[in-house]
Amino acid sequence: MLKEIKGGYNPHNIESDIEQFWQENNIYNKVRKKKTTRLFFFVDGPPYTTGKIHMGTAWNKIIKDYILRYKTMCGYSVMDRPGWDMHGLPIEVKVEEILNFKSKKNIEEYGIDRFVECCINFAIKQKDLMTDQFKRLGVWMDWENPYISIDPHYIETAWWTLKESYHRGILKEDVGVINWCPRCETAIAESEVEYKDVSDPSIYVLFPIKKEDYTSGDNTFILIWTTTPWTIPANIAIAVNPDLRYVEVFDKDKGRRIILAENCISLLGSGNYDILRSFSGRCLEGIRYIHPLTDLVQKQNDFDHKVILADFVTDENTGCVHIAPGHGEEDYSVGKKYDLPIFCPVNEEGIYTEDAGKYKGIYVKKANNEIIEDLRSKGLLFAKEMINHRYGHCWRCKTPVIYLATSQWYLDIPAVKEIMLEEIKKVKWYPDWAGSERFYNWVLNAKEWCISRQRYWGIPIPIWRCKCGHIEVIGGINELKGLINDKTGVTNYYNNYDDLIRFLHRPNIDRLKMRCKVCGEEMSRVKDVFDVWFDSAIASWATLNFPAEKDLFEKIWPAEFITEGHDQTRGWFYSQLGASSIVFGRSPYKNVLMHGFVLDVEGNKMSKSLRNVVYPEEIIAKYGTDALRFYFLSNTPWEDLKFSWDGVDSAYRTLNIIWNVYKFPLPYMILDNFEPDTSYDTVKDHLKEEDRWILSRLYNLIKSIKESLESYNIHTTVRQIRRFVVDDLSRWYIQIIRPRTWIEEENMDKLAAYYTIFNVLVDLTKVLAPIIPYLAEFMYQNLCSKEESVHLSSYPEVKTEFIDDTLERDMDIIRDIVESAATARNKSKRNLRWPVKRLIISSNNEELFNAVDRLKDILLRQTNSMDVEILKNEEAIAGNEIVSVDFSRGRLYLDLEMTDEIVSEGYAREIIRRIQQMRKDLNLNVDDFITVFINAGKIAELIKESADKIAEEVRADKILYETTEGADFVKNWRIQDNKVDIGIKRIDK
RNA sequence: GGGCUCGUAGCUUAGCUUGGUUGGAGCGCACGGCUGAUAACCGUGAGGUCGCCGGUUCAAAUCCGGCCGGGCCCA
Repeated sequence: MLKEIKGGYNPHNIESDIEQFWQENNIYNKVRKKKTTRLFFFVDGPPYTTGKIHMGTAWNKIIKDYILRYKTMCGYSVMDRPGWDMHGLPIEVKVEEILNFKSKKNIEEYGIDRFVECCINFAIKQKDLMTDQFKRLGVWMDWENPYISIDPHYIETAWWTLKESYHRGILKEDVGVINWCPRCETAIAESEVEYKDVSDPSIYVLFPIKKEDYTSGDNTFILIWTTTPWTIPANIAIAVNPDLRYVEVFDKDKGRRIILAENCISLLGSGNYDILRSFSGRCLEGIRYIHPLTDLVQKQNDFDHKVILADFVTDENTGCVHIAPGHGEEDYSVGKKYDLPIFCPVNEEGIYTEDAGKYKGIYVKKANNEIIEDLRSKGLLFAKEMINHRYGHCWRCKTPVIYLATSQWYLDIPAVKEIMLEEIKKVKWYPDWAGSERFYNWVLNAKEWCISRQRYWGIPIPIWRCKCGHIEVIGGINELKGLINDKTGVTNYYNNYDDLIRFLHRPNIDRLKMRCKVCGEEMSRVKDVFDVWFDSAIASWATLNFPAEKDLFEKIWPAEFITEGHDQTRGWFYSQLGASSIVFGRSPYKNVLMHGFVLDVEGNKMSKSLRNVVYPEEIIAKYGTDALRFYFLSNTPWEDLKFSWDGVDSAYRTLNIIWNVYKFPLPYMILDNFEPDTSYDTVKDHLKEEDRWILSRLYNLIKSIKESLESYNIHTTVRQIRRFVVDDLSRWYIQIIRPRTWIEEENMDKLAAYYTIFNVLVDLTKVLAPIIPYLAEFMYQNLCSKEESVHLSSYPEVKTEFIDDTLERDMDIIRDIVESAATARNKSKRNLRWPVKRLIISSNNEELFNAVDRLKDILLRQTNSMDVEILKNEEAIAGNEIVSVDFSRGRLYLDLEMTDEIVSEGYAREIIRRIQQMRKDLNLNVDDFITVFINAGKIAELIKESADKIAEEVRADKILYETTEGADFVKNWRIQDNKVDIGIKRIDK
């Protein structure tokens, strides 16, 4: 049963009522239980459990929700399991802050078990907080059953994946140079490095050449430049570019020769120099030199030092680059090429070891000055200044990172790179350049993936190692149970989920030992945990609980669809593809929508320091969830969204128009007991052209939405709906059918209008349902009882038999004419209430003739003209009573001549309008009857001519003249310079 | 510094692939009108160096090159 709706659009009431309705009636579960055979395998990119969602995560989940709700309505069984990324350094650092810890030692003293317990509880709490925030966005996912990276089965999947990688020869242990945080004492990923401007020494150092290697003889130096003096104790080589020009200059004042790049001579300043000769860098290869600190770092005596060639060297500074393979990425790789020793006299806390000789025990960054002074005292410091440059810091604790050579576990991504590149081409990317350009270029440069971290809160790397060098990679819990020495504790843990989580984390897992198959000695687990990127990399098969359960995986993997922000190119898109290429040899996803970032109104990133951060809940508090969703979804997904309050406000106003469009027909349909089940056959012969037109528009809209969503053009769907509602429904169709809804008696014209608007509204709620689920549900609940919820209904079909493109074009022409007629009326100050005698169109456009012919009634009514004429030749007409205006298909004239009929009609309408206003002032119901009193003086006779019409329009049982005595409510009006008193009185029935 | 990308009225944008009538539209704004959806609706108007510079061309928002600014990622 339809209910009348009072008042304006109030999202807060609607949204809380609907939320309650969904809860009480268990709608989400009913939607998910719908029987269907078509599967849609979606994988949620797991957000990190920071505890607070932001605009980006909100947009992300709302995009997902639109697609998932849409696919559900299209008859798919949707995999909508959300995921959570719950391990890793960010949480460790948070917990360290809470516990007021300074370093790893505090954790060890506190007890790893207690620390990890804190991390578990913290992560779960954060996850729960964020779950509530996502629910408030109206996002329907399986919140009760998410995949979480701390889950024992999830961990098992990670283990299995590593073991597979090992068997395929992709897992490697290697000494490598990586970013290292000396405070967190762990390897950190490049993504965990935050670059900040800092001031560092910039020094030029003379490295003495061994004279037997260089014909110029004694007292010759190569000039190098560095901003990290602390790496000089680890120097092994000097790199020059083979193709650059270098020069040897003679410093006459000091009697020494200096070698540097030709383009860098200016740095020598205005001293007394002669250029002795010039040669290519290639000529320098192999020349040996003496390490400048040999006497202070005795270990350096064990190494040969020589000049090597490297393409990455540029002719900036000196063109000669100091190489310390233990302290730099490029240094390391060029060192490997030349088979240089990886000398790294620095420990995990960033302190020099025994090997650093004199500097032993000093924190590297603090040794800079001492080293500079030592160089100076040896006369090898050519120059020293300070420089501002960008330097990496640990994003969590802000400590400057250093490069360190350590032994780590790697996945050999270059070994599967060809597969990855081929697979990228098979995936459909939206937009295309996300895959073909950005991601492809990224993968092209992919390097080995360091997956080990020397921390506590993560999936333990399942590698056990023996002193003899043998290792075992464990692929699952049962396998582990079979191999460990002491099995007593395991069984207990195994029976309780919570216990099992703890059992599979540090430190419990570290206590498990096993017997070496090779030598019989005891094996221990390597202490490392996984890089968290590995956690999420396996999400698409871990969420299916593969390999423990194989059936579902074989049926639906890989994922049909994923969508994440463009930062995930090097993140989740990459980690997933890498891991999947290793173990399955193919991409884990088929369609990827890459979306943008939410920026501030100026297009700058939102950040606390800029104080431009807005949170989703602020918008919901002001405008409601639907407005936020409508706003987000109307932005081009792959472009950044510049957040503006005006934008949300305008989305809100659109929802208000939807509300009004929905509200408008209800009172009339209720009065007439309109039957929602009214069949098409009943009304089909009574549909008017405007009805056919709006139905054609509706089905064209639905058709276009479906096509757009095929390529994830979600913004165009929202914009098209907006245009349909505002332009077609609100401004045109409803304006046209208003008189039909006011007809008193039973009438097929009226029923046809009801039928049309009703069915348009019902289908509108369905296309709106995935976008603004609350308002759509509210509307649907009142309109339709076919399904318990709009979200249980099917997406509307495109009824192509209703699509009539010619009619739509004709209507466009009519709207064009009506608009021009309005302009002409405005020009001549002829109010729309007063008919015009003739509307004359001068045109030579064949389409226009047809349109006017077909839609003449609408044209006459909407322009309030008594007649329309068409002039096919270009003759112009003129006269006092004629007003004209040009429009796109010709020229339009209004014949303003007054006739008795027009005057009578005009006054009648003036009177009607005022009585309606008064009814409204009295707050009468639309169906209340009244008695009307009119004291109209000079124009009384004119009005009497239209008495019947007036009475009918305003629901008057009779009209009394001359006096307003006896009325409840009287107003004195002035109509075209005539005084008219009008009174009305409500009749009780 | 490199890769990718965005840059059209105050805001959101169409047009750009396949160059060619005065670059369209909606919102907002100003003024006027309407008033049985009224926080809706109609009309008029103001508002654009199509980021900047250069090139190709008879002709460039559109094609090409360079630069500036924003974003993501990398160095």
